[in-house]
Amino acid sequence: MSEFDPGRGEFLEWLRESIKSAYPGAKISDGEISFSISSKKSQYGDLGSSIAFRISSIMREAPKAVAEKLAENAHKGRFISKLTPINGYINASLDRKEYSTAVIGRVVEEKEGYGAFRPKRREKVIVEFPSVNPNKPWHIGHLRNALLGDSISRLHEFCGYSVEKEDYIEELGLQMAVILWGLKHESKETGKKYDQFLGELYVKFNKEMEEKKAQSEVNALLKEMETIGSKEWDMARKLAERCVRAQYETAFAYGVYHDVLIWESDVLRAKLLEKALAMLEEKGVTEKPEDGEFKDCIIIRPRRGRSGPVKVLVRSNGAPTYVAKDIAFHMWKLGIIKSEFLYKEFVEQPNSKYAYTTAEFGKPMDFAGADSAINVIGSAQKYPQEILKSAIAEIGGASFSDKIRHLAYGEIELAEGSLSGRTGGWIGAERNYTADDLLSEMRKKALETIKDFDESEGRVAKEEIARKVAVSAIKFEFLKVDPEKKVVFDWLRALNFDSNSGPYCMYMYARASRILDRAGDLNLEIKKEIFEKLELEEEFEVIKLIGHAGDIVKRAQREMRPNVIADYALDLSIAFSRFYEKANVLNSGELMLPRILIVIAFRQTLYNMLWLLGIEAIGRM
RNA sequence: GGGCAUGUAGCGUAACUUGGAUAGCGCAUCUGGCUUCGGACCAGAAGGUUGCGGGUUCAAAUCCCGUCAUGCCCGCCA
Repeated sequence: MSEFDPGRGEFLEWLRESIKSAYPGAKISDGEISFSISSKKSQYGDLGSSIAFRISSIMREAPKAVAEKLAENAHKGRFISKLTPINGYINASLDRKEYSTAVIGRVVEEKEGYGAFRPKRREKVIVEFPSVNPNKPWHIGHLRNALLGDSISRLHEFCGYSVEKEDYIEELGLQMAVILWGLKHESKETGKKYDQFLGELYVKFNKEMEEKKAQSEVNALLKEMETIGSKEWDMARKLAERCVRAQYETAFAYGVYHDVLIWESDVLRAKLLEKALAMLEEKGVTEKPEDGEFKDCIIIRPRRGRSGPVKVLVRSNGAPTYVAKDIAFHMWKLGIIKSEFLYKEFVEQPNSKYAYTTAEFGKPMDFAGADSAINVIGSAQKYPQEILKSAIAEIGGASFSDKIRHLAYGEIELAEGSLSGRTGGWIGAERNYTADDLLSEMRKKALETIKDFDESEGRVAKEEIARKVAVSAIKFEFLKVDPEKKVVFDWLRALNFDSNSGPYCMYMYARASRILDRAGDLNLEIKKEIFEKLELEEEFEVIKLIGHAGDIVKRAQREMRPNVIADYALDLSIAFSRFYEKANVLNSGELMLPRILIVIAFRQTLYNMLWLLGIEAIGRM
């Protein structure tokens, strides 16, 4: 097991050898040793291990004696200068000169790749998000989904995965049917952004439909819509495409991009479901009861060892359920079934890459066929996702049991009620709870904050900076909390740039950039003698934190938790801020060179971490 | 009723997966610091029975059992 942090790696190695020679009988795994190491408390040295307590209980010896015995083993390493047993703990002090040289050297060498770990094989992962219905604007709940999806994609890309970002567009659903129904008697446009316009129409039509008890008319329309090539089928797709283009303006404003959009109508046309059902039946995964409660349906039972109700895949009237479509879709994603989808360019994104879309006419392309899939979906859908996973495992075999990962996030709530799309909960009294309104409010706020900005650089530059600051504030705010936790949205809190925020991190980045601008060209050859004179705790705290980057990234990627990165970016920024106050880099004589190197390494590491959150660090703000 | 989450100072959040030294951080409150590489900053103070009760352990926010509160899921809806 190779640890990313050189000091930690060496400590682990030494502990392993010491245990082997002092307690050959103790069965302690590398994992246990590794987990026993912590690095929080600097008054006890730079690293500490509690492994002696473990050994103590196995070998029936006092922890204190165990730690002392382990410490007798001589240490001949580069990074650790001292090992001290204290009350059963073993503490290690780092050789600051050696450690600084190694860590900073590595950052300078790896640059924008610093903090990544390299896998043996390049795996392909499909990340699906946010798959919003194409008849409303993104509200702040959809935004959380999109930002999580974007960050998870970045984390995987950073860690050597080939990432395909997909957006599934379901334009043949009930909500679109309601809109088509309403448009029959009202069709004037208001000039609003199209997704906003459709969203408001939907809320209105939905209410009218309930009042007029027109459900059967809508159901008839729904059926027409699902008929390949019908007038309603075409119309639904047209309205939806226009709406998705409007939604993507929002996505682009936030710097969120996709590789391919998959449309429900194209999935139907490609007969993905039929292929999937045939294979499921052939493998005996599904059943078709001849009598009883589910007569004439196609059903699936929970896998052995799991409990839960029977799930219907095809209704007795022949109509497939959502779960069935989802199973087919994921069989395609993972290459279990193939399809002859055709693709064409949908839109050129500001990152200068095209988002492609499935289409009736186009060319074949190499999408899907991934090693694994991540679905960013609210935690309310945990059960259907379980069914999906279990169905895929049954059809694909044991190795498929963990190929689908559900990134389940807590929904966003409003203090005053629900965010439901059906009732229009996203429509607020003064401003809507949409991703667009959030961004525009945040930009106003950011513009106020930077009003002292040097106007000579022009209004455009100022507004562009305000936009980036606003985006960073929103992204950091949304990503810093554990995805699993629900969020109660509150305008007052959202608009507050406290020092636990994206702008705070960006500010530290800008300060670091300013120092480097002013320093000009220097000979920055990294030799350990350079670090000899450093003596401030604040200096070494920054370097130690920089050394943790790889372990942090690995954890965030494995656990699919961008908040781990946000937390780390903040710690890094705070440590830098303290260093900045204490050490006047440009006026520090012979200490200037090593301090400049700290600034360079800090700036690069912070840049990389903010990139993982989708935040663009800029040199001036 | 069954299942899944969550509960940490006034508020928000970290540490829980892998038990370890004084539960980390921010907002708000109070006290200090600009002849300064950018004050969107920093230093300090105050604020905690980690929902409650039991258990395991040398050691529990963390593991186990019970309990309370809140949210979500349990349809031939999506």
